[in-house]
Amino acid sequence: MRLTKLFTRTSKTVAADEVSKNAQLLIRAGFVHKEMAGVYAYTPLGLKVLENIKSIVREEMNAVDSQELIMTNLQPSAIWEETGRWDDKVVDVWFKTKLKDDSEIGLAWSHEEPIVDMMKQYVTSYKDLPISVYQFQTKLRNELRSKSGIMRGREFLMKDMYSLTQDAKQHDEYYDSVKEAYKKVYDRLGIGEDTYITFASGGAFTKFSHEFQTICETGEDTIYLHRGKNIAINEEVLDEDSLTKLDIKREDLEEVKSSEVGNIFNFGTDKSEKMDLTFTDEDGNRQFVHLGSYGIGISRVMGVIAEKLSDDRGLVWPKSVAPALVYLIRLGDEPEVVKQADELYEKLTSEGIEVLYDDRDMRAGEKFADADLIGIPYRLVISSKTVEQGVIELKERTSEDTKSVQFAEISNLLTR
RNA sequence: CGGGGAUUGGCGCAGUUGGCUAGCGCGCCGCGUUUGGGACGCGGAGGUCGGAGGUUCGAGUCCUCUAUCCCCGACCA
Repeated sequence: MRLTKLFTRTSKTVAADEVSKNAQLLIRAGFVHKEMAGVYAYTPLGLKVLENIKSIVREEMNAVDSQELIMTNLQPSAIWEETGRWDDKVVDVWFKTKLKDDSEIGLAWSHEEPIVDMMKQYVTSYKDLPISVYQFQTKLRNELRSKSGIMRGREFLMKDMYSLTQDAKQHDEYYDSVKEAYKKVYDRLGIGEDTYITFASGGAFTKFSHEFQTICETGEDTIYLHRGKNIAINEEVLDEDSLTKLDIKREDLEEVKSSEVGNIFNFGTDKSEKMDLTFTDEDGNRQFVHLGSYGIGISRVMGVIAEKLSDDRGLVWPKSVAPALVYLIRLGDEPEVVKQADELYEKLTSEGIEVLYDDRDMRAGEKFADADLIGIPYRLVISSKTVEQGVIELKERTSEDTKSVQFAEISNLLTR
């Protein structure tokens, strides 16, 4: 992408009341546009990041044999009445509206009930199970107060996955495989180091559910880390009973702020019983399906990455999610400089390397500042100086060192 | 939903105890000088001050209502 074509621009300032670092940086660098409180549009650079995160999640979910689908945003009230969750007193984040015939419908804040309802049509035999499905969907939640930039919005992108299994054993096997898949996801997203499996409240069927919490100052959760065991406990379930169950001593725990970037949950047969989702087992008996639910807040993860990996000059995207791998700066407009920069842009692009090409008529300082702010992993510079020396200047966003490299070897140096 | 703060060109802000054609920075347009870490000069364009009502000779400044945004709290992926 040539920056002369990109409609967004960077800004030196941001509204004083926009306090969260992720929103400040993402707005300044032109990744998101705030539409209203808790509602953000994703401009081309931001969308690219979102898509890259999705790709990683998609690969890992496919790897545990889940099938991608997409559910609807408009939901009938009836299926939520079956579980008692249509009531605003039970679920306080509902957005509801009406069809022209006055019937009430809901806007998707979750897809648990719709998935179960839909699956009733497809699941009849034990031979059908296990099944796992997932989607990337925009969730709409009428939060009383949204905050922290894109980390807690009224509209946000979520990957939600649901597993249907025959029994507790089959469920547990699948659940464990997802747990491993999630670890891979966070590793690949560059936040694995600081992301902990966290024991949280589990509902009716298990004492615990598991959250994936990333240490982050802007986070809304407080967790207690056990570095030795590499796990954490959410403060909501921190009591003597839990400590005993997990065989942990209170004095070994370290309190940190964190953001919940994922959640895996065992519903047991609770929802299936309420909604009558059954299958026939080998002996011809009707059984309730075991259900698991697995979420990853895609847009929140983007916010967490922006928060955690940025520095005082701007964003620092990991290569796996960066909107481009290379930020190519052309300094000056001498014919030979333009020619070489254009050629390099074409070459890299044709090799499938994504390049943000700063072909704007601006001063060096502004270009360098923008490169830092936008946070692309590699920065290449072509100027009259480099042309003279027959080299290209290469610098990584995370490093202060620049080095001169040859045109021919450039592709090999840019590793994803 | 409780408490606090805010709303003035595209963006960020200032605007005294009400007073004349509402300022500044960034950005934008034009010309020129510059050109490796957000240059400089000159000349321009662009706002009726969130909305409605009121007080007043006169309202961005005061009053009432209302909308929206932000922060803290309660609640949540």
